[in-house]
Amino acid sequence: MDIKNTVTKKGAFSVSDKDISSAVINRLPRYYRYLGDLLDNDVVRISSKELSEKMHVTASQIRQDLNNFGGFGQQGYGYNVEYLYNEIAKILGLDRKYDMVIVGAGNIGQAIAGYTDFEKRGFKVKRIFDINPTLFGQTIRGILIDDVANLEDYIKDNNITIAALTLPKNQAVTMANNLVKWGIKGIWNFAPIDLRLPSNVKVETVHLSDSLMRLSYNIREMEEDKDV
Amino acid sequence: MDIKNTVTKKGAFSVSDKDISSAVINRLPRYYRYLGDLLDNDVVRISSKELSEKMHVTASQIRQDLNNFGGFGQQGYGYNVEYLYNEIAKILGLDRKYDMVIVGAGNIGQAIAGYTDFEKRGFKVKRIFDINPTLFGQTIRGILIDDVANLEDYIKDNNITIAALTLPKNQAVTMANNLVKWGIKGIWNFAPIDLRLPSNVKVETVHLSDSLMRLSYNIREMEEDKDV
DNA sequence: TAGATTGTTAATCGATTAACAATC
DNA sequence: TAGATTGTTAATCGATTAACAATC
Repeated sequence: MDIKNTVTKKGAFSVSDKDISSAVINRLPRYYRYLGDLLDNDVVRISSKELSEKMHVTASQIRQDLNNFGGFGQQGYGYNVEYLYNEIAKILGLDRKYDMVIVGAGNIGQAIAGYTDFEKRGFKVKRIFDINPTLFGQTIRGILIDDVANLEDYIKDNNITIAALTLPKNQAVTMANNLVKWGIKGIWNFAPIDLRLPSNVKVETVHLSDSLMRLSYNIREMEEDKDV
Repeated sequence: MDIKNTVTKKGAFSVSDKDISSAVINRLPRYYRYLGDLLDNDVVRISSKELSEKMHVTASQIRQDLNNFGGFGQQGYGYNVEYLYNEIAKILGLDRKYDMVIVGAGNIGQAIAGYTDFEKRGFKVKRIFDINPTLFGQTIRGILIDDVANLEDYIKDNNITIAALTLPKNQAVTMANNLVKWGIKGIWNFAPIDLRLPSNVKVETVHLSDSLMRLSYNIREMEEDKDV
């Protein structure tokens, strides 16, 4: 008897036993966004076909993507919007709360602190840290700006999971390594560098200037096509 | 041998006759960044092999990517760093200047205005527009905040190419359509929506909350793997 | 039941990697 | 010339799309 062939149906296994491609992960927040809008408009059910037309993707891709995580739909019916919305939230880890710090009270640091949207999704900024003494004691939306010398203790004492790293390039690498030592689990990096950290710390980088360069490329390309 | 003067056969330009895949375009700013660092360190030449080790990609991919745009290297030598850096700048459209406005003087709008890095790359913020009268006349880094009622005229009179759109979601779509009408060529969109605009206007969206959700996914996935 | 639509396998397409002849 | 490394073609791998049997 071939044992290998007797192991058939999935689902008994946890979601993360196989590696999901990053292309799929990158699309999840977008699904989540569209489902949230549908929910706001009191839409109860939707088929992959309808959703595909709204999102300008193929229905096939939607079904393939979702089936990486489980069978959330029903034949002949489609998907229950609220249920699917909540399932994707769980997949994305939005069913839990994250305590965050912001490291660097510059332009971007302050902008992130000022935002209320992230908090709605479970990402709560607890404190901002900087090296500039004139900022100490100031608050943004009630969030205190503190001396970066206190950062290590603060992370350890308050179970901080995520650090938004908004320091200049030349300070970012050293700080990132410290954050790892101090037990941070995820770094939301705004510095224009590629952080290489141990695999038990996750990095997500927002490359603003890369983004602007892509826009520039596309504008230039379009203009060249025009006058050729 | 002077590589700079060794002009290749095919390179005689018309970069945009074939469609370059967006995977390639997305990597260009990263190449540009690494080459800039090499240049700062006075590195004169580099082979695809060496660069691939620094960047943690394959040498093959680097050569394939670059050859979409022309033969910038030389057999037996590699690539001249400065030359390649400048060529990529041209491809990305960084050899020209863009005049920009920021629409929305909120957190992100002000943060972008405060940045000096973009200006170095040729993206100059000329003015910020908002609906809130208490802000009118204020400046950020010398950049005036003006009444959004003046935006149409300002764009038309000052040949503005790019608008950074930092309005809340519900105002962003209407404004985007207006920007198109007023002749904007590129929109750098920070609102969490998918703008669908005519093909003569390019959109580049920065989805901050999508980015944070990806971080959250990766943290959660890592923690699950650990305790299975 | 009949119709609709999923979950999933198979086919296609595109992107990445490997290999190597060309050539500096 | 001999060695190195590109530019480019061919092979592989992965992701997307198509098709359809299962089933609600």
